[in-house]
Amino acid sequence: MATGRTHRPATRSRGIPEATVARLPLYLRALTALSERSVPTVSSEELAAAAGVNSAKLRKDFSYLGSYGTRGVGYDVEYLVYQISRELGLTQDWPVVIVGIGNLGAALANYGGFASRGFRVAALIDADPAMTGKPVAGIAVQHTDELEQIIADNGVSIGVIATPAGAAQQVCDRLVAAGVTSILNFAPTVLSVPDGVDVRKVDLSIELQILAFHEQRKAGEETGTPDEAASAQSAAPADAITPGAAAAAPAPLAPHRAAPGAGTDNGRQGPDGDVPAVMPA
Amino acid sequence: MATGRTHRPATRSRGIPEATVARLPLYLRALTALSERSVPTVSSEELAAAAGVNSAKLRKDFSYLGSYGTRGVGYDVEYLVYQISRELGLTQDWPVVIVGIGNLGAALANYGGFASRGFRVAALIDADPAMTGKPVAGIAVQHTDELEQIIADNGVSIGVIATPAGAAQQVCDRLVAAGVTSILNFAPTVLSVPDGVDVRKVDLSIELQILAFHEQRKAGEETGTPDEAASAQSAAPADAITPGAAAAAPAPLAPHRAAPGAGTDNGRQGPDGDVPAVMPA
DNA sequence: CTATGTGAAAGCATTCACAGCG
DNA sequence: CGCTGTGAATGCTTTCACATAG
Repeated sequence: MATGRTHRPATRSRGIPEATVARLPLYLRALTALSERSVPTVSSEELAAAAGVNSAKLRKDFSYLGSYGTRGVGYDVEYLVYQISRELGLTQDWPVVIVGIGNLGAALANYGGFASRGFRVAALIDADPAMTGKPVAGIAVQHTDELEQIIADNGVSIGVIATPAGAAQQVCDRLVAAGVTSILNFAPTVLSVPDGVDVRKVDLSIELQILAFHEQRKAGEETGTPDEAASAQSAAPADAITPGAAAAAPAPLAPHRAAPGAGTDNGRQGPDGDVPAVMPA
Repeated sequence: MATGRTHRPATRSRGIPEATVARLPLYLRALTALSERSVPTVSSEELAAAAGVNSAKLRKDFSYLGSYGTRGVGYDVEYLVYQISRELGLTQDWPVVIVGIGNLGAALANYGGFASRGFRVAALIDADPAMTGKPVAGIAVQHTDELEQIIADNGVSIGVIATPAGAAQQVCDRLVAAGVTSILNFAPTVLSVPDGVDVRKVDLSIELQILAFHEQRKAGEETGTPDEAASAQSAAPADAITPGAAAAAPAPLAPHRAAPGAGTDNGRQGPDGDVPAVMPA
């Protein structure tokens, strides 16, 4: 784990702000669609609408790439597709490995959008010997023992981790040791990686929780209390997910502000169970 | 589509900054792990490390929730778990529907972390009649025709879209019309929703593209040119993914700055193929 | 006269650093 | 005396609004 740095790409990225980089794929997608419909040019306004951002932002983003538009006209679709692709490094082929061929890993392997943008699934790797040799998405699954060899043979620098949480760090360490420098992590764990390695994570559960937060606020406003709402609208049947461990509403260490709002809801809290899809075992 | 507002939650969220909200699930996960190990208290430093953020950020985040810590000691794990759960609205049960039971949809249905945090899969919906009645993750798939009824019967306010891109907007419109106000979108499309509806998206391809961008930069630095790099290191065999449409390096509309760096790489560009996993058809 | 490109202003988020509570 | 909670400083991102190229 060395310096123990975690997450977030190296931040500064040669001029182009991170926020802009994150939107380039969006623009590219919109442009690709236009390209397919043989639309020759777009205005910042139109393209922005198609990408779901506002035009000022889009123009500012593009300004970091250079002056690729034509005043009074707009942007040349084909040319922009090319420029953004190049900027993103999609004009080259990126072999990736997927580690952990459970439900999710298999879905990822089958995912069309993967291959369509310069990413090639070079190998599928799983720790379960029973999986070895089985074809998934037309590729034979290989055993974890081969990991280092596969990385080296294929010049893989991007790895996708779709293992259970418990195995993720270990897999990550091996990937990194074998030369992988970018990791897309689907396991619900924080990965420690040395400097120079980028990790991006995708966590379904987190996304849902963020939605739930806003959803709760909506419900709260609706019910009246337009402010410190939190009025636990117990519309849904209060069947706790799992009656496990920690009982309801634990008492604070010190008598801080007592839990506001309509108190005693059920202190839901299940055993972590954090595992992306089915386990490879 | 009404006002045609798109993406990003309603922004302002009653005091708590959006960035903080997005980190609460992370803290919760770390805390839950501690709770399972029966750790009674944590310092901001320890918890921050476990969640992969720095301690100052964590303390600032928690300060928005209230003063839940004890100076000189730290935070009470159980109490914090409860407070954050409540803040996120996880003390109640959230029924969700998953629309589009292809590869990805099925993986999502099987995803353990789903149910473990207050989210209950109320129904699986697919447009393919051949899927109807089939059990996936122990739940019988229902046909799209039933969508409105299912939403109403179960009081669903959160929907997950895992259909092909082409069907996503239509499904989204139906979900919204039926009363869904939060959507987690896995289809690679920008969804238009009326105000008051939150959309969060998860796009594998986008994440990989962001990684590729940074990866390319790394490769560039390595090879010398520490600045406007873009020196297309053609290590991998230049087998274009799909030799489709648009030829190589289209010419700019006007003679702007000619494409810098080692010019003529292959103008990769396949038929969109944007489909998350297998299609329900 | 239209739509880009961009300084300058405003708004958020992160980090610093330290006062002050237990 | 350690560790939280938080103003103040810094840095990023978004938005505004307009000069300017075509």
